[in-house]
Amino acid sequence: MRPLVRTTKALADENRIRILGALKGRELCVCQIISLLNLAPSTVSRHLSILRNARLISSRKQGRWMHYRLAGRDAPESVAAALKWVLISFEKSSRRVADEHRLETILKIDPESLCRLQTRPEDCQAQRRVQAG
Amino acid sequence: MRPLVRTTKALADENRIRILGALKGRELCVCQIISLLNLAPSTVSRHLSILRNARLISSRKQGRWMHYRLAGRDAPESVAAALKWVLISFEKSSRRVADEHRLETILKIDPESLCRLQTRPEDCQAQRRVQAG
DNA sequence: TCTATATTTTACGAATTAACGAATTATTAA
DNA sequence: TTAATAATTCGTTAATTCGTAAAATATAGA
Repeated sequence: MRPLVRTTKALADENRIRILGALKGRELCVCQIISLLNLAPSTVSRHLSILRNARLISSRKQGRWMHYRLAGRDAPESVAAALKWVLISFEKSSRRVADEHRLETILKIDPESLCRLQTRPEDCQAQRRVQAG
Repeated sequence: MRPLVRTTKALADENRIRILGALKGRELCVCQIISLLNLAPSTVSRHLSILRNARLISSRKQGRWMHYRLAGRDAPESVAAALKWVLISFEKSSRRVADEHRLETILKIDPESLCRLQTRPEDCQAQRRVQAG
């Protein structure tokens, strides 16, 4: 696929835009993003790979955890410009504000117990409590 | 659909990006865009409605002809910024260069005979000649 | 009016995409 | 080693999107 179209296709999904918004100014591990979007881990992983393929984000592996962050100097000029545009445009939307609010809660939980919430069915109530904010 | 996602989805197709590139600095009627993309009129019309819906382009009806142009002051700030970004990013691609070259040929033909090329089967040879050059 | 024509809308098949669960991989801890 | 676990890949399904042809709409000219 042509690079420009790869960029626009990567941006053409609300959940992927939400991921970019959430990564603004910080790194997040996959389980934190899963918690935010409330989607299956496999779905989130695919979104992340699409964003990384488009060079909008980059990743860092630390033990079992994978940390994602916005692309920096590594991004091509056109991609960096797209990122800048989308972050500014998304910043004031109600969705972005709600996500940021929820992230405050998520960031208070240590990642390890967050991950357990996602795999253990018996903790679903607790997870729902987290999701509610 | 949320406005930002409507914008990114509108941009997530190469043919629609080509339309935006072709409209840079000039108005075009639908038959000229059909000639450029070499797609069915109905397909081109749909692409145009998606772009207009996203407010990336606007239109002007003159008799039977519909003229499209890039959005100007009428576009929301975020849309104008997207347009600026995509035009700059697309400008130097080989696809854009080829399209511009072909547009030179298309613009030499008066729109009326261009439209006839699209509907009259007996003129297919002539059309192919146009497409090749 | 009637006909021709530029464009749009509608209907539908083919291709793509987003979602999930199951299986797999890579790493840590027992 | 073996088990546990964070993340990814794979296979499937449902929804969306792109393309076309055919029908509808709107306008110009006879």
